[in-house]
Amino acid sequence: MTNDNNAELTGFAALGISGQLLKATHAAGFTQPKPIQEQAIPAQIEGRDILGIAQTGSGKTAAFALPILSKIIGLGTRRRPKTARALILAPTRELAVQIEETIKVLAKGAHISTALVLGGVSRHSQVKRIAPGVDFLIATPGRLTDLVREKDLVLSETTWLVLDEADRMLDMGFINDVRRIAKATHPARQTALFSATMPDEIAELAKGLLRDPVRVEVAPQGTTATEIKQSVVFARTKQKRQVLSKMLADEAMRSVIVFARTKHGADRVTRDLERDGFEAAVIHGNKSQNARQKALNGFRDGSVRILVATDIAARGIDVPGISHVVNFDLPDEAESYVHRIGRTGRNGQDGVAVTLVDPSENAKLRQVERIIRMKLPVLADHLDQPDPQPKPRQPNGERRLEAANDHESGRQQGKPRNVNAGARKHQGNGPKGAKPAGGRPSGRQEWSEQASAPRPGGQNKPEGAKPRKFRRRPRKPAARAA
DNA sequence: AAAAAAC
Repeated sequence: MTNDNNAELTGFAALGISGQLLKATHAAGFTQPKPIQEQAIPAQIEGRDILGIAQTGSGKTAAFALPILSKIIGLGTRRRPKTARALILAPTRELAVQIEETIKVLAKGAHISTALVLGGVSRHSQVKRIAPGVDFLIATPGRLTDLVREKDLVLSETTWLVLDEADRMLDMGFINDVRRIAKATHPARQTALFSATMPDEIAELAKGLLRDPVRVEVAPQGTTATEIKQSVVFARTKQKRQVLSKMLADEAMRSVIVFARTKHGADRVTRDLERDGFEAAVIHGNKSQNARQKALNGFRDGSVRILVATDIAARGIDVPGISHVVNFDLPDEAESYVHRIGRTGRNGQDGVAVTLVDPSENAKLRQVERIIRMKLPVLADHLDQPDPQPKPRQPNGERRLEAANDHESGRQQGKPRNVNAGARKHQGNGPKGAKPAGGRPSGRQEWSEQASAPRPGGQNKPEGAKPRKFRRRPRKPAARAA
């Protein structure tokens, strides 16, 4: 109702943000609300639940943080020990760190406490931090579950719950943890769920957790930003290193993420790049949290131009100004391609995505092309070259990466020979992606959820817990199916 | 088979 009198208000003020919070929002460079913010902020201020379909970079964090902040700011600093007023759940540690940073910036000048709860770093300091109670808790599911089970954290007072990148939490097998966590929060909570895609499991989860949600959708799934110029380069695995180094010699590649399929592969690419005289940082799940953060910081502040990463960075990592994404390998999940290249071309800036494709990856390439509903133009084809030829002939050599299209015009829909060859080769393959049938990850141990119903068995649950509801596991009748 | 995430 206040807005009726404020028709002249614009920007975030018109969405219901005011006072110090509005000031900090502006100071942080948020002046023009993004579509998702325009839709989600007023609804949440009214108390509505949100079902958001949006990628990172769409402005999600401010979309859920601002309305919660605007309410928490009025609540004063009296908090129950070991509780959190708002809980933000994220799939990866990096994303959690990022979210906390954004919230801190937005909350600047207000007396808002935040805490980060994630694995890989000292548990004790986190326990100490939440001991007096906090306003915002940003967490990954593993450590959060740990703290709740050990009663270092109590969620019953949590009246705001945000699930970020819910589809990814599903992929990572967190869905049951998420359910359990949600169940432990205040029953009258306000909930927002964000997901880049909406598979059935997520729709079902949303149905269980959200009450009459406002549906907010910003970019149709499966589409890639038009500002990203995509292309492929055919090169055999052995040639890729050299091809990559040649590419990186182009100084138009100011800020580059190179994606590898495996952790080992990421390390190898990094080593090769360094051997070729490039400075590169690497990030993957086998690195310590410290090393991961350092790599990311160096890349973000521009001191390192090249970041080599596994799919840990495919989603969620929000580094502005990334000029190029190079897929050294195609991802196993075709969907991942969309997320990877989405690291560039943000905020209306141009981006370039180049994918190196070995003939053995042709099947994956076709999957990707199906998902993005376009055929990727071929920027270069090194497959004709005999294997170990260090100096590739280069008629007009280094063509700008931006000139992604001319090669294609030569081929038009003439299907590059090599693609066909590969396609044939892969045709005989069995039903790919055959999922493990029964699929239910079988709920893990429950924490103290049963606390109200004292377990007759006494202490914990060693092997003795017979009534394991989900424990059937009727050994496969036909084990030969393998 | 890979990646992420709790010790």
